[in-house]
Amino acid sequence: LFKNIDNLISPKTKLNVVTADGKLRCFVGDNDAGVKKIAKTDLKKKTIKKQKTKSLKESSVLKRNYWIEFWDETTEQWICVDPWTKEVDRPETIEKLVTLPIHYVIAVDNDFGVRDVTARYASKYLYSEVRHLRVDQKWWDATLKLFRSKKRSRNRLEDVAIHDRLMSQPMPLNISDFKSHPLYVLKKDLLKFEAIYPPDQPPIGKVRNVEVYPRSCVYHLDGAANWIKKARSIKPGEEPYKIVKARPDIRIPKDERPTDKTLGLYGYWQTEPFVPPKVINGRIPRNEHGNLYLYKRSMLPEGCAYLQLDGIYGVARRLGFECVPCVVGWEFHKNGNHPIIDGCAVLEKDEAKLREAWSQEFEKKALRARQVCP
DNA sequence: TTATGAAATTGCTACGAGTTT
DNA sequence: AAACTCGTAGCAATTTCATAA
Repeated sequence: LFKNIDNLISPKTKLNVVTADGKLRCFVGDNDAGVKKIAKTDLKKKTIKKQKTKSLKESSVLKRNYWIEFWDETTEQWICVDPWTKEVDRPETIEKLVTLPIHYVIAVDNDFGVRDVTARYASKYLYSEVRHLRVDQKWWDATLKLFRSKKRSRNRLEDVAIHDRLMSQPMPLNISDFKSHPLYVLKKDLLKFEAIYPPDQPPIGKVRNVEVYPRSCVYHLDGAANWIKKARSIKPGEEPYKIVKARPDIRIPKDERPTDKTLGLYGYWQTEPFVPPKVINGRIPRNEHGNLYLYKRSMLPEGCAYLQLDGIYGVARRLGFECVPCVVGWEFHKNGNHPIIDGCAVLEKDEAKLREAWSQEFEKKALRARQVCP
């Protein structure tokens, strides 16, 4: 059993060495869940020589979790340099002498700009076995953003380099490695609300005789009622792209719920921007529950104004103005899902009068409140 | 003592078949 | 024949999501 000598050097020492190094970049490899370790490069070179002559047995080869990259001004890319093996520009050789599995490879440049470059070094970066070892990627990205280098164009170039590298990696060889793979998908792994589009998308390969499709062709589908929440409606004449089993209505007692209820799902390409219903003869259109869906402001019918004033509905009713409560979302209470009503749609021509009436009402109320508790 | 309830999804393990050493 | 690899089924834990009192 070999202790990794890299891990015994204090962080302070290391950082000083690196900053004095000019263009050099120091790596902090981390395979023991969250503990960052820092080492001094000079020491590495000496120890590996000793180690190599000692034994070739896998278990006794001393691992190194640190190496260097430098920024090449002419090709505008980071070049990997391994002081232990003297390999230059061969990032794929790093993995052989690293304590596996790799969780993170983090680069720190001489201005203390930090970047996750795991993709460049971990051949299994896109596989679930590595993904499972890492924290939520969104959180990680947001956190690293705080320490990102200020060199914009260099960052962009590296984004492209890493992207290209990932895209050039060979496909996994096992069926199970395709599950939630970021680049590929198998039809059997599609989720309930997912589908491949276009329908005639050809597979881009095969694994063990199963067709592989690009993940970029996977689209999220929704039922008509959910598309409306995004201010989109199904284009006339569109057929559901996929039909799935509908959720049971939990308000109906378990006994006999229709078991065969289905839900038609549509893709974005089958929808168009929601066109608000028209005002007819000074009547604002209402749905079967007497109100108006207003998930987005663009859903307000032409010739209407939206008044988000507490109690405006009562005021308008009393004065005989046209006024329709607006559904802006849904909420779960008691034993069901219920609309969130916020504000009302009124006719544009009534807006000023209603605002005025509402203020007066408000004044009255305020006055009364002041009288009750001065 | 602020939320329903079941389906969907994810994570994990055990098992069996097929392969390698 | 033992050790390994892979895919799946089956189970547990966790997350998601429906639609008008």
